[in-house]
Amino acid sequence: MGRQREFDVNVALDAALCVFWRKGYEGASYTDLVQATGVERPALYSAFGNKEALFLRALERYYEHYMDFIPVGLTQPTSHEVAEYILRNAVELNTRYPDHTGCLGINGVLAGSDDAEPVRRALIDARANGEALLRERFERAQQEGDLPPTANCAALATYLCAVLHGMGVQAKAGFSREVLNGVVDQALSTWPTAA
Amino acid sequence: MGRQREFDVNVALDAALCVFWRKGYEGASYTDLVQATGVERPALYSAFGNKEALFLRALERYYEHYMDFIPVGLTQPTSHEVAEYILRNAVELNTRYPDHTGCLGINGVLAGSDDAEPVRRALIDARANGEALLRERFERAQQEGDLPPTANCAALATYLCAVLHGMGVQAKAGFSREVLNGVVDQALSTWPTAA
DNA sequence: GCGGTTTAATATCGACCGTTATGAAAAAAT
DNA sequence: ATTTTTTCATAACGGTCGATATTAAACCGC
Repeated sequence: MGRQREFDVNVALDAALCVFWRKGYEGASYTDLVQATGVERPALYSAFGNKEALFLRALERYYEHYMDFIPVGLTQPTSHEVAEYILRNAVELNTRYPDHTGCLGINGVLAGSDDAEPVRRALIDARANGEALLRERFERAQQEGDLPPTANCAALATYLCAVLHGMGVQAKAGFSREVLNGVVDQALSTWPTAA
Repeated sequence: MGRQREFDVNVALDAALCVFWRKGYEGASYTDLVQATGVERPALYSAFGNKEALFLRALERYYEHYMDFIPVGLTQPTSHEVAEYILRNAVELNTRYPDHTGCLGINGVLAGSDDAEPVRRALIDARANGEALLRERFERAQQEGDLPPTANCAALATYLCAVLHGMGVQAKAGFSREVLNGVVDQALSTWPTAA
């Protein structure tokens, strides 16, 4: 009984998911969501509740539809293969869609409104500057024989920054100093050695 | 000539820096900034310009006063020592202040308003869930002899997640698939092997 | 076809956002 | 002492935020 819905809830949810993926939770406004889904504002409230509930539904769907490589990866025969499977698939997912790069689980709180774009760029530039300093230092180390000639200095610098940024995310989530130093131990465990 | 300032610009900047550190750029409102600095709103505008300029000033000060271990780290004798010095100091900085953990350069766009706290917690919980799955899988690998008995499975899972999160930050910044796969290569080269 | 129920669409709510007039207060210059 | 200049503090600006009241339209059972 009653009037039937004129839109598909799952289609609308997928559209909302992409908005959150690109703009984050707070950066996605209802104006954005209405435009992306083609569903009027009160209909979104009727179907999903409030914004927080809509995001949580989108996050749930994200894990089911996009992070499905995680359970598959866990079934790989060795721990090294588990890690590689998950890492490679994460890279692929992070770069699959040009208009919403990265991961919803990170972007959800990393992205923001369009107004904040200059600040995001400033932070990206600052990080790139630090990464360049590291790369130059490692190139010097290579010339000095401290790093083998086969070492990829740029990749090494990017890797180190990835660990730094990842620890930043974890620290914001409340990880202790001891746990993070365990991450450092592992990251350094097989640093390339001189020939 | 004219009336003299009743507040110290650098003191106010430090207070604003801490607000941005905890709440991020968009999450920090002028109401927050006024309360933390003890400086009225128009005075902040008069002294720093608008919010974006204030944040950039705070970011500049952050690099000078808190990220000063970077240039020091770059002077370490070997690349391994460079990496370790920077990583350890980053961990220390990320966990130094209980009320604004993490890194301003990441939090600046990772944090948000207090209203979004439930969503941040949901994302933290989801990541913790994935990390737990990895840890359990690695513990199984250890029992199967795939990982050496000395391996720290929990640290290994946290490390893997740090790389994943770090790559998420980099992907959002526009890093290419090729570059990120270089990060994966390096991350896997440190993987422990069976005894 | 008629009453009851659910949805659709417009228009709007109060709250907060970043930003800024406005006029009083204070310090330097004449 | 008066003028000029800058800062301070209250108050308010337009705009956007998430969330709804309201009314018309579409579907169901009877």
